Amino acid sequence: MEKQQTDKRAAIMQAAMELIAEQGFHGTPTSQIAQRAGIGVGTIYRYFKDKDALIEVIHENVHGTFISTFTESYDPQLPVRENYLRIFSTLTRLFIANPYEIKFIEQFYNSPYGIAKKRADEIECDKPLFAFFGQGIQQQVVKDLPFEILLGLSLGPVLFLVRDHQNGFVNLNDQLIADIVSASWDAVKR
Amino acid sequence: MEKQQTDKRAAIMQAAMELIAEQGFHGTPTSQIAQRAGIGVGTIYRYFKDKDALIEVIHENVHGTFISTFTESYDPQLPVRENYLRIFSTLTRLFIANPYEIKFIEQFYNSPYGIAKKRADEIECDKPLFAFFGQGIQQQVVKDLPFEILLGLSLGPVLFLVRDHQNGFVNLNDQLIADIVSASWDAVKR
DNA sequence: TCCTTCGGAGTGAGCGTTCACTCCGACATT
DNA sequence: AATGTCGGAGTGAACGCTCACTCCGAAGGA
Repeated sequence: MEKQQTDKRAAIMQAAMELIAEQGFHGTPTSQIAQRAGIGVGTIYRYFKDKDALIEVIHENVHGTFISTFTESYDPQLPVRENYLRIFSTLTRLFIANPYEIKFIEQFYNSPYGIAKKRADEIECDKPLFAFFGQGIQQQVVKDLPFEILLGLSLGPVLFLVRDHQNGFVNLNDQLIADIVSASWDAVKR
Repeated sequence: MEKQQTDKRAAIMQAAMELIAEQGFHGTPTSQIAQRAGIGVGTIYRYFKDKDALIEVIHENVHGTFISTFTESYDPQLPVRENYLRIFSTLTRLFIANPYEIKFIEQFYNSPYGIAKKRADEIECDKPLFAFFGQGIQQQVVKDLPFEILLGLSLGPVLFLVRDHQNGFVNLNDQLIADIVSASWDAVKR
């Protein structure tokens, strides 16, 4: 039925996302995806044109979730510093709470056909952040550096440390997250 | 002669490194490596047991180069801040000057069998940095945060922005590199 | 009975790896 | 100097295997 269809579709997407996050795109055969999703190999092709289309849809799904959660955490009314701490703490917790999703995205952007998408995606992500950092520069509370550099200074440590967290090198609790975001604010602030 | 042998070996390694950096490990068949190196497929197996061994040797080679260049840039005599600026500027320029090498390393660590190596490698890398940051904390010029966090705050932006540079999102000249390292010092310093 | 959905054996393409062979410079013999 | 012999680097067609993808019979609700 209708319900069944979406169930299987969702099961395929979930299984594929988890396996690709763990083993990479080329490391996960369709047979394995089918097995974890509890369906037959052929069923994958009832819902997705091919493997590329499957991971494309997964990517858009994950990407959409991240974007919306991010934009929700931005409040133009707040002072720049408070906004910064809010945005990047939320983002860090979001990443940590969704290990499969973030690993999948990394795998996707590292694969050859993800690189083209990356530019478009980042530009889309950038819109709200652009406005945010622009506001900070205008108010002279943020260093007058190119927007991409500010993004690197703020997002770079977060991504690096979330990856370390997921590999078991560190254990990021709320206190440490606050410390990290506060420290990276020192890098960005004037 | 002797010379010829090492030439071919080096040609195979160089070709494999470039192609894997561009297309990933699973995306580059041995036939393609042989073609770019200007040799026959079978010749690869005269110099390397199998494809995995080839990757392993390339990794050790690249890793060794990076490590030695890094340790050379560290001078325990200098004040902490000057050392920091020196180390991370040198590192950034090293990464930018060796785009294939850094992309290869990224591909390697993202592949399933690179993850095990990663921990050992990072611990090795960490030795001199551990001493360095420890010194900074002791002198109360660096924030009293876990070593891994300090590493993320300093190396995170560099890696993020070098990747952006190589993807054409930004153009890192010497001035910008100095700005980035100086800003990330603000994150790390007390 | 008909029709939609499903599944997994089957298919061909492409992969890493092998191995029987070629080729050529070095050396020994005359 | 000329000729014969040899060793080992170099080669690529062929092999076995795994993969993404197909296709047709089974299952079951209407």
